[in-house]
Amino acid sequence: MDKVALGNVQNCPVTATMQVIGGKWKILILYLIFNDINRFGKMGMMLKDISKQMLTSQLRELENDGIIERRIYPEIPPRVEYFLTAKGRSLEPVISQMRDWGNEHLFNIQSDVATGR
Amino acid sequence: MDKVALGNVQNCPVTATMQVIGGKWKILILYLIFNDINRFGKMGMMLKDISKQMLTSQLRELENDGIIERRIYPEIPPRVEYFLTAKGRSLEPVISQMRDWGNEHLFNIQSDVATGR
DNA sequence: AATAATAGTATGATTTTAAAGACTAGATCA
DNA sequence: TGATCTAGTCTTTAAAATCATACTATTATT
Repeated sequence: MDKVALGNVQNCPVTATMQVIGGKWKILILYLIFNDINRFGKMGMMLKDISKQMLTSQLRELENDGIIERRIYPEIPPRVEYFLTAKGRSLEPVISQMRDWGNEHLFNIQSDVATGR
Repeated sequence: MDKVALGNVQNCPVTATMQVIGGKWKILILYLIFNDINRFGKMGMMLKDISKQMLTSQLRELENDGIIERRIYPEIPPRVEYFLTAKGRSLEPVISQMRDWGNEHLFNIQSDVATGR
């Protein structure tokens, strides 16, 4: 099968966005941070079935992509907190659209366009 | 580490949406179908580095999720074409948001809100 | 002196994903 | 007669993702 690139990963902005937020746990992690659950241990407790190293790697990727910020406090035992960056907060309309579509087409919950709920 | 479910995959509409469009090639496949490239062979040629069985599995998942429709023509050699369903077309605003965010934050291309370009 | 606390890392094993290549049907073309 | 076409499937095989478990540092507490 001869291959010809036309729509490919490198020049598709949607696919590029997917790479940033599409990780197995990233949406849920962003949800937790959005709800002020921003410590490693707490996140691990909230996310059923995630392993420490998986949590670490997802957090690192979000950090490397500039979506979240990692703040280390010089304390013992160590304290680290994660926060959304401006870029991370800019994902809000993207995630809202996905939420609305999911509610409407997967959970059959209609959203009120006026309120966004 | 004790686990407590709070935000989990089953009740998160965003994660649910991700499961539908988040497959490795799904966005690109939808893009092709949107651009009237709707035969298996053509898609395979356009998507560099995709294998036949990967293409098949992605198409099957999209079909099972009601996003695309598979139409078989009783011809020899066989002809099969894929089309977006109404549900598939309803993804348009979701994908547009992702495209805009990607262009703005990953490719540094500003989008004109008025025209959507 | 041992234990607990946090936010991880290191190691090795296992599971999952994905690829390559061979194979199929049935009509048509050379 | 044998090759060609399409849209796949099937069977290995290799690679990537993920897990469980043990381990680290340093201070405070018991």
